[in-house]
Amino acid sequence: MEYNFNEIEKKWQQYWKENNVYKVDIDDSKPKFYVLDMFPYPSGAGLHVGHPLGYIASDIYARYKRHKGFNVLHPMGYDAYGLPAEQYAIQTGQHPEVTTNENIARYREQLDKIGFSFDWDREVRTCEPGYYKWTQWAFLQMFKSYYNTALDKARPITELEEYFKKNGSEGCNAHTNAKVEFTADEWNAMTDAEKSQMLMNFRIAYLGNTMVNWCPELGTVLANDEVSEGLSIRGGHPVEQKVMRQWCLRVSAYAGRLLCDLDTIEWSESIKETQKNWIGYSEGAEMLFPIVGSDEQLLIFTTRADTIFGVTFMVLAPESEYVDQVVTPEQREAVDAYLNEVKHKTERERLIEKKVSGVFSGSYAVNPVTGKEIPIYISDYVLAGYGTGAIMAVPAHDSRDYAFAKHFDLPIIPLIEGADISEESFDAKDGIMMNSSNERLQLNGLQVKDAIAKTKEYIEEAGIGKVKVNYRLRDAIFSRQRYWGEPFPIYYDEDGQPQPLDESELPLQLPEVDKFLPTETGEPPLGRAKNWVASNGRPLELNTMPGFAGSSAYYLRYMDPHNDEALVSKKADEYWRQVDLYVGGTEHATGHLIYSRFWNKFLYDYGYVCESEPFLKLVNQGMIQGRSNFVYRIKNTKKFVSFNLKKDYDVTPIHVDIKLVYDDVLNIDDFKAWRPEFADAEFVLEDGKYICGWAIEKMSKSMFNVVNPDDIVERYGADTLRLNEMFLGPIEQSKPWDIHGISGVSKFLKRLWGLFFDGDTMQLVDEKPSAAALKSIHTLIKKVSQDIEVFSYNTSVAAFMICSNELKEMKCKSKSVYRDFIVLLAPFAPHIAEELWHQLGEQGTVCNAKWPEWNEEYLKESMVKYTVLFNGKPRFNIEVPDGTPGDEVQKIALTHEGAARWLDGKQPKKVIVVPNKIVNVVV
RNA sequence: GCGCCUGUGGCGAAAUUGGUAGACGCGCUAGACUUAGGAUCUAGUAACGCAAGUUGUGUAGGUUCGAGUCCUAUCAGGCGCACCA
Repeated sequence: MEYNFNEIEKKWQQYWKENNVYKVDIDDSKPKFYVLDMFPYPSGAGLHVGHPLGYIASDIYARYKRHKGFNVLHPMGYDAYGLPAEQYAIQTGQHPEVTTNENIARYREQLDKIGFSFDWDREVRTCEPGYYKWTQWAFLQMFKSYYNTALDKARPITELEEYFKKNGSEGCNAHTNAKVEFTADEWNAMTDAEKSQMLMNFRIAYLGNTMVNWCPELGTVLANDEVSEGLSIRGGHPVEQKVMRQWCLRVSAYAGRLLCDLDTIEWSESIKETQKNWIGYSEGAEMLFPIVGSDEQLLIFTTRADTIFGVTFMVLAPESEYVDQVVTPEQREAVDAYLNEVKHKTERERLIEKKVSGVFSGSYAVNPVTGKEIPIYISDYVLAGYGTGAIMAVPAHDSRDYAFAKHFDLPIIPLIEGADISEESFDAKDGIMMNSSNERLQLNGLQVKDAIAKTKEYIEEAGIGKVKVNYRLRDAIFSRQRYWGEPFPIYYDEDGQPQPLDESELPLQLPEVDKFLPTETGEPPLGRAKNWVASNGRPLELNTMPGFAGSSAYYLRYMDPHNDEALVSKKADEYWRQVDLYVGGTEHATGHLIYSRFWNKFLYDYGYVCESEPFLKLVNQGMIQGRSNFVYRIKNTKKFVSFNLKKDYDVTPIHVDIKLVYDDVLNIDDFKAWRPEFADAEFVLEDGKYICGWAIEKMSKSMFNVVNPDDIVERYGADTLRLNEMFLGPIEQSKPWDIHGISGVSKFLKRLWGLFFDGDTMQLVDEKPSAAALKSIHTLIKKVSQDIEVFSYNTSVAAFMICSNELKEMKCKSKSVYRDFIVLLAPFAPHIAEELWHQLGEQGTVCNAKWPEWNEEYLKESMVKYTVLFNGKPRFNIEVPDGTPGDEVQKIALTHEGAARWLDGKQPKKVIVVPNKIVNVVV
């Protein structure tokens, strides 16, 4: 019988579907396990062979856990809102919903061919009202909450209103970026609109005037993680800094917890490190510097409190609120000119120029420790958004201050012994302090570390500042001027204040529009919708939510996807709790993986979920790159020259579709037929062949290097595809797709099939396996069981090959051995395993078969290694047959050629043979 | 600049965590069988050498009876953050 994978795979995929083999429900009799993939954005290009890499890895783990008796939740869905569908809609007029659904159908078809064990009854799509109702619901909860820094959790905003009524802002523990102070009387005297505006400073979801990343090309604002080096991640368009009134999420309130809780989860060090960098913890002090001739004081943040004696000037960010207070009339003109200049530079221009610029404000501040008066400058090297937007400048020990001081010819006072500051500043936090003592504070002679601690202590005592932690993490900008996203459940009242819709009005459905472009007056596309008003007739918000909104809690929805009453029921949440294993790429490190953690923590604060972290273990699969092929056209001709001859010509490399190439040899006829302009191409061949060049590049349509998994499944079968993807190398590593290796995997499955059949008849029998066969299969059981736990799938595949070769060699015909083999193989290659399982006469599905346990007895080596120690020090090793009695081992050890050297002619006083393979000789 | 990760045959990679480096697969070489192929099977394949042998895990040191593995320095590549005080 032939191994007809196409037939077998179709047959069993059908069987699994009809028998709901992968359907899962709450079952208190079994331990649960939740295995999740990052759900895909269904793009028009379909899946390529890179996409399933992570899905296969997680599917193996999910199947393995089922064999081990766990109740496994393994769902899949679609992150359906996104820019590409909308861009396509703008170009074609096609509704994004239509293209999205078409793409989803295509994805589903492709996924189904690979034989995943998803429970499709739990599928979610972020663009469906039944799903986004809960995205909107969560937003409403955030709108109605503030962050209590004393309790360190979210609380209802009504509690804060009560507090303001009684106490004003004095002593309130609400997280805010605004500097607002008011008394209870002042609060009570406010109008509703004023109160509403004031509360915006505290809500977790708030409408705020913030500096945003505005992308004119895309016509929308972008979050920080959607921008890199002044360009949008998607499309690479320039991004400007601009103050706009936008919805934001107070992610920064959770910075401390997002950082600390990284220690409680099992993620790779590198991705934890990325998040740590992104959150950007820094411990320092805030200090007050009085302004000469004013009651105002400058509040600055520093991590180098120890350098207080070296402060020779102060610097304010151009956007700082202090600017107006410190500018003197004489300097007004110069300052305004500078501010204007800065305003017209984009972030990118500022970064590229790296030119020292700034202006003197005319005012002076007083160093609170030395009492010296120092000038206050304004410069764009100080950022408004970090710390307090004002710094104390210590040119001797900060390179930026140093450059500024040199440029404006300001004094530089060295504070660390032996530091050479003639050419550059000494930034290291290391050395002995000097020039740093007076009657108030004595730091001379201290190590920097101790000086920092002592200064902090002093400034708290003296009441000139306090110890403070700062984070780099900013609030997330949460609105987009786009159509294809979740509408905000917000309307605007008579005063123009945003108000929440009642929860009973959810979901607020995305309205129809005639075009997917902004309105003529520049409003977002929802401005085109007719009757876009709340049930009370008031106008609704025109922005929509960003892409990460829908993906922030989808893992919770899978637990209870059809629930109309709640995001997830208490029962489902308490059973499934959190994702035990999450598999996906690293590209979401500072986006989705931060937002989800934030979102989950917010829900946790209110007890909507019972775990404070959403993803317990995270595995990042690498990217699969494409291998592109090139032909080389001789410039200004229709001639193409073969790879190894191209050095003799002036050539242009051109991407050629990899479908026209086999083993880097071009199929010339196919090439001519590929494009009309190549129809009359001529070729300079080598050895009668045209050899193409190649390069490893990202897999993409434009490079003609996309490999479609459907083609691989068609030609080699899904099981071979699965095994090959796992065999390519470690799952975390990025690697090029390599079709060459697939023949090895393909051969393995064919040979395995061959072991079962002699012609058309099953040749396996019920017989007692030999010791060698037992050893072989139990080695495999142990290896595969251990490998799966640590995601070392590539070595598992190797182990399967070794074992099958051994069984073949020893002509093992025992059914029981092969039965175990098949169960082990089932997570990796489920179709062939299922077929062979039935061929063996087993009942049910192999997916539910019990995972075999290995027996150490069968694994015993024929030779055992002993380490021989002399007086406790290991000296050499000996090998003896397994089961050799102790005194025999001792004799062999002492007659070993190495023994004489350590015995040095003496007789051993005592020899101890330890069962854990150590021989200790006491001389 | 700060932080993290990775360096092993022609290639993808293994290495029981300090104990025979290169498992397994690709490729290559030779042979067998053939319906002559991009099929299947058998043997070989780190380098140098006819051999015994010698040298080999980016480079240079160190610890150890023993180092791909641990320590120090250095080089190369990848990733993250970056005028963050």
